[in-house]
Amino acid sequence: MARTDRLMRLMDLLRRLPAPVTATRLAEETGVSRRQLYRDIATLRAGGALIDGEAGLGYTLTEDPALPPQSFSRLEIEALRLAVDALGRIGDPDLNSAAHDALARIIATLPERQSRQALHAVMRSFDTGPERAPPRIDLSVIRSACWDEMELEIDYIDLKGAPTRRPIWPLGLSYSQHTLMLLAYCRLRMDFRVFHVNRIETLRSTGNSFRPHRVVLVREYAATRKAHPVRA
Amino acid sequence: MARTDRLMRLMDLLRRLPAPVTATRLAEETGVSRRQLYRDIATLRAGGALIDGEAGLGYTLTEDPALPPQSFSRLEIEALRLAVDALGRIGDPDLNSAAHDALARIIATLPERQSRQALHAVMRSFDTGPERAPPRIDLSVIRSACWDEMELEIDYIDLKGAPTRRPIWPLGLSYSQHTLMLLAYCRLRMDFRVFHVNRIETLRSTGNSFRPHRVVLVREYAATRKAHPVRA
DNA sequence: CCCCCACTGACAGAAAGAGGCAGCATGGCC
DNA sequence: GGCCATGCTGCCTCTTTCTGTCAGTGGGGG
Repeated sequence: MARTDRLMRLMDLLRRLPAPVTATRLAEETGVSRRQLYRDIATLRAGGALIDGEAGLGYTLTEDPALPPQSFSRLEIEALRLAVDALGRIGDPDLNSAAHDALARIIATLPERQSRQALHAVMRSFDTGPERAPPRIDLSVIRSACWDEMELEIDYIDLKGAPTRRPIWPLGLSYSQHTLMLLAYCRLRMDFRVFHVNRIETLRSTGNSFRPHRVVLVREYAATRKAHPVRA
Repeated sequence: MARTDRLMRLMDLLRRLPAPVTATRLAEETGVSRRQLYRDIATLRAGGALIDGEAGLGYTLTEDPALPPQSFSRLEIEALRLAVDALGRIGDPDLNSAAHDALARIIATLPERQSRQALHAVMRSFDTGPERAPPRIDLSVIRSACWDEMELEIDYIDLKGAPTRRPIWPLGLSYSQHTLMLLAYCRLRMDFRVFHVNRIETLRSTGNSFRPHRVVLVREYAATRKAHPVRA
């Protein structure tokens, strides 16, 4: 990795030395011929660095002022934008606004140049399908239970219309375009079940943690549903 | 910089794919022989990456905690995850892998506790609708033209089946679940048009920039399509 | 025991890197 | 205008590195 290393040092030199710096000087510092230095500069430019070279003067690096905590490619930015857009069709309002907030924060940390590029993305997805009825119960309770690995007790109307009360270990919400479902381990049936959220009448936390069982739960679920692998 | 680039992709893959990942898989993904993959892993390790390799299982990446922290709420992380998932149903492969890479990088920079929480999100969206046929032409050319505000010349089969050749100013791709469309200003018709990407026979850049006209273009488009406002 | 897999060494061909030289274009200075 | 310093490019060569193939070792799990 001698080359990559040298390129790093070259960037450091451009930052450290007072601009403009001549190619000769940089070539000496990096221990390379002038010809090669021109090639290295070209490489850095290809990588996105803004290096201004002026005949008779030297090189000037214009650094991105708020250097990004993480850099994303243009394609990645557009992909995230579109993804958040697509989410709008299946997510609930909480989720949607969270996604937009997060994306806005990501874009805000980008350097000005990339930020402008993000604005250029005019693309969006249409397909405003049928609106899904908003869930009657508070999704945030379910989410918290999933995150904190806490047992829930629910009153549920099963597909036959019969009401049951059962303790469950919630694993995660499953969003589909038409129904919102809760994947959980049902302690009443001693097996994995998928509950329609809209059929949950009431729910409350029992205060019991199922953390010790979670790992084996996920593993079992993955084993039984290899066709639908659990994203880890 | 093919090598450095490949190493970057390798890191992304290690972040994105569920651990442990076998060398064979990584070799395929990076388009390199197994022997070379072992060498690449060695390079990353020499560079400080913590990659655990276990015989019979595969590789597991344990992220470097010395990364700039950028905090997101739990809900935001889940929202982004789901958004990227939802994108899988409408985006093309390039876009999808970009979204996954970006998300993996975001999660990688989270503090360990949040990172674990992100893994807890088992939720995903189903609704595997009908697969859209992959576009015959290279989308990256279109994307580049949109970003760089460069004119394109396309051979297009219009809805009546008549072939036309026209110069256009591409504004952005529009993803919908069933068709992929290109929004552009058509210089032949002197108006905005939405082209079905699958009806574009050939395309090439004319080398002309339409940057000076872009701002007014977007403004006009917004004015004429108030019902479908252009995301700025 | 077997299979899968991480890992290492050796070797040869392929690819990239790097230096040297010549030449062009541009901006500043006398 | 003449001169010089400097950025930039093309071409040729040599060297270095990279990479695939082949072979072999050892660990883990069924």
